[in-house]
Amino acid sequence: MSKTIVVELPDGSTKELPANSTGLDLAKSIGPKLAGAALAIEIDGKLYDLGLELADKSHVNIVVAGSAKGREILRHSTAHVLAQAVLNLWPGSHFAIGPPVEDGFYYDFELADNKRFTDEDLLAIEQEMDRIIDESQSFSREELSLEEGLKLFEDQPFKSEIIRSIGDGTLNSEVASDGRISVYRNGEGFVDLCRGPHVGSTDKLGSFKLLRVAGAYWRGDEKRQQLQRIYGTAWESRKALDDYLVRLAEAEKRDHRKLGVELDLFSFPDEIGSGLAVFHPKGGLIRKLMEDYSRKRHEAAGYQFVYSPHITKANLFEESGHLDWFAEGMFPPMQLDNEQNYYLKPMNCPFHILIYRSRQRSYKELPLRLFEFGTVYRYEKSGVIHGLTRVRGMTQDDAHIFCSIDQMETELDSLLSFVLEVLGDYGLEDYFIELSTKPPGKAFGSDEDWERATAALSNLARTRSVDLVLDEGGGAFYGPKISVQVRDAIGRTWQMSTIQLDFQLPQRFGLEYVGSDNDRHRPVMIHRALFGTVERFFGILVEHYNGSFPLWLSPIQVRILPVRADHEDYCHLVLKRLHESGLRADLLEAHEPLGSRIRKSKLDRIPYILVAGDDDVNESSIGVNERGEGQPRRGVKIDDFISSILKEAFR
RNA sequence: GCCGGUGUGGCGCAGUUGGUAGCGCAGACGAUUUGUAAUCGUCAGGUCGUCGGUUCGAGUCCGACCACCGGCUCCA
Repeated sequence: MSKTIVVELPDGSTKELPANSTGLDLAKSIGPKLAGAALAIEIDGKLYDLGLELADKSHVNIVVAGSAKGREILRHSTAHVLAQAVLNLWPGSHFAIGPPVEDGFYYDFELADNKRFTDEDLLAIEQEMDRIIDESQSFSREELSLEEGLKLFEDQPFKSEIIRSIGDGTLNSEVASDGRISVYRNGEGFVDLCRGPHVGSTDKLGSFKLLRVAGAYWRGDEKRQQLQRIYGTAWESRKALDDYLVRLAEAEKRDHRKLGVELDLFSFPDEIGSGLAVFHPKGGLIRKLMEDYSRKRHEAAGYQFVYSPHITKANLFEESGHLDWFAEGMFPPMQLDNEQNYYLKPMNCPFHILIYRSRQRSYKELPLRLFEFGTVYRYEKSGVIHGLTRVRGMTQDDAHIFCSIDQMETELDSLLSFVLEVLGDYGLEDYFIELSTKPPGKAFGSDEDWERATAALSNLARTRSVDLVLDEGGGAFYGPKISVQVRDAIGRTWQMSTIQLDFQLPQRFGLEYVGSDNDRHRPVMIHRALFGTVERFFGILVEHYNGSFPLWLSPIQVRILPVRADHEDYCHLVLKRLHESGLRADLLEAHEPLGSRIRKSKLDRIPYILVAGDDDVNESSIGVNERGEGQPRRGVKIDDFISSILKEAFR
């Protein structure tokens, strides 16, 4: 056996090391700074502890603190310390799982004597975690057989269940293949079932914070018991942690529910009911502008506008399958004439289908694109309602396209272009596409149809060479879908537009068209929502823009402030000019000092604040304060100002 | 729906061991006439989420309900 090994690093360079060298040895041989930052190693895409002995000729990547993978490891190890602390403080408790998640980690517990965590407990737990971390405990890995594992965790029902599901193969795990499991120990007596890897020592941890307690069902199944979950966040340094906490606070400030009150856009009066919004004049104006623009774009893209009622007899939803597959999302029925059941509609598609079916259709009419701002009602569970993004009454910008199989691909392609272009008009240009496939047990139609539709959608996404993410089982009951997932101004992703391909409903409703061959054929249906729902899109836009709507969507585009009362006549003339140009403008009289009125207007996020004083009256000019600019521009001619913003002001 | 938390004038908050509600902003009125992020004064506004209970007495204690907030796919 040779006395040295050679490993290759990601940059292609090689390193010769004594035999039996570990990942940590490798890091040290490259530099002390790297050795300090190293948390784990990656070989062939798999992560291992730094203490692993390296094999000759392996390709090794050193995972450092601050990298995405490094943070995951850090968070995972912090989760272990959390469990250790909780078990110390509440002896006899059971612990379940504690994975890293985006920006943090959690751990699920069942406390002894059915106790619950309170917010105050978090402080005590943090202190215990600090104590553990200060002890520089090392994490050590151990491998066991399933039997040994079951023995070790015989007092831990959740751990035992996990081990058993590794054993019978229901839990997909690489480690299970060789029949052995791994555990990690640190401190006195704390041991956790874990795939790893972990940091070598708690020295690497410390920049963490526990954020909240929550209930969470064991294995996400609401039929199983609910556990107590603690969420936390952890970072490679105090500074990174603080930056994250600042980001959280920033996100909170632009919460659309808060801005909705401040800017007087909408509200949820108790008198109406949970999840049902009213739009106030300013919110209503923005919404109208969004809808008007949408109609304009749809008209240009060959859509035809239709309207349908909010309620319908049960028959329609029996025929569509909604009562079989979507009943729990629907409001309960009201019984009218002759015990007839009527339902509030949860979707618009059956109505558009009836419009299609209202007479015989020719191939010459296809693709037939029907569009409606259709208000639908869904009975969302009380606990999931959230501002405008999850409501019980919502208006979909819903389109249904009926086309032939041959037209399907072209139609999908131009549809996706259309969708992305309109999203871009709202500054939403950073996105990826998600493909949602057949929901197991919650769908009808043949597997062949599903596969054909899924393939068509995935081809479509692929031609765009954007990232495609798979959402297994996330489709609707009648077909698979692709959705455009948009990143907003502060990097959060939102599901926006959805495109669904449907072979099922045309079949159920017996839709046909007469082809050029004079035979009858079945059309394909494409369901599409661009905003998704107007309410939700509105809410997301408020947060995306942080309340500063672009000029064309601002309820008040320009405000004029006379410096003194004797400038008011002049300002009224300017106001008239602005109105004549079609701009939405108003005037704040000089009852208060200018500074105060400027401040108010800035808090209202008015795009242009105009100030007019003696100089301006003499020279037909104004002082222009543009939102987001530091210094005002003085002495701008009125005409120049108007013509400079006109293009941006309307869409 | 489930777990935890919260609920005081339009908004943001205070309210000590249960003794009968206060502040700031916004609002109305008056004064001030102001060149770039808060002029001054006066006034008005609340059956303390709802209902019930304990008590001589409840915003404060107990119960039920309602609403809101944070979670409930992330698989050792």
